[in-house]
Amino acid sequence: MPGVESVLQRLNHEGYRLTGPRRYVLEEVLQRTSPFTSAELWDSIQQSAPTIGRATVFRTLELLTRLGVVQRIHRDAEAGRCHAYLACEDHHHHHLICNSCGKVTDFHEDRALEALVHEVERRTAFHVEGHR
Amino acid sequence: MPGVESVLQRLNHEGYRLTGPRRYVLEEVLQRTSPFTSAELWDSIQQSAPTIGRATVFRTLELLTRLGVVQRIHRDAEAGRCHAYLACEDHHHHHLICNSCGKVTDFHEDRALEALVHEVERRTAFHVEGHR
DNA sequence: CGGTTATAGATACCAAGTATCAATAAGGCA
DNA sequence: TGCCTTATTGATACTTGGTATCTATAACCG
Repeated sequence: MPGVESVLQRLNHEGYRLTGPRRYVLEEVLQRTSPFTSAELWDSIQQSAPTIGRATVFRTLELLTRLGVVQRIHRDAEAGRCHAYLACEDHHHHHLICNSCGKVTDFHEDRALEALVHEVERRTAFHVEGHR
Repeated sequence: MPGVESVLQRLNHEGYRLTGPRRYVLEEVLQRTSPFTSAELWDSIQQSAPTIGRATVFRTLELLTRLGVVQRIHRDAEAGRCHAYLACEDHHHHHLICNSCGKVTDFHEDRALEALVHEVERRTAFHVEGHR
């Protein structure tokens, strides 16, 4: 997980302003080690920093997603509630998410996975750019 | 893709009533060979059978999902619009979905994938029940 | 320290999907 | 065949996740 400071530096470097709300949301996000919903994040921010607006939370979440600091994950849930967010590690890897408690474990790139990607490419007309 | 009749038989067998709207939505769904959104389905049903209500379309979609006749797939899209539905083949297999045109190709179970699942189970505390 | 301009908060909006409820129509049975 | 029960329907209101818009504010640059 990248530290708060390094992300702030990166934001600054890419021309984004380092504002209070941004810092605050970023800190909240980076503290979390398991997937969270926008509603959970918003609730806890509203309690600890009630002046920050809902739109700002979503905007920051989107910015951080674009930067790769968080990842949006999809899951089966009733109603629309299928999104969760997760603070990313620095390197490409895969998540295993427990069906019952939601706990996340990483699974790092390995031979079996590479073999699978090659197999897919060999047997279909697809070039695999990414996977989930 | 299971035929309309066989699904109807199954519905009947499981105690569901064979109603006009159900038949109609089912036919619409089974005609589609690539992923469609609820909005697309609803639009086309509304044009061809304007008396069928929106709720019924969603209810039928949910019923068919529970029965495994359609599958809900998740994809990255702006706004909430991340769901699509896809009529399922009868056997377990995997979908490759093209980033640019949305076309779907199947990838059948094979050694590389099995190896990956075993590798995951060997190297983590997880038992893999399913994957996407 | 002052001027630009990105960003903030408020608010209204939108789309996907669900809950509710009275009216209807399947299917079992006489 | 026709009636009765009850699942299902359509209409409508609501909820939730997320976005657009607009004015006020506050970063950053000179």
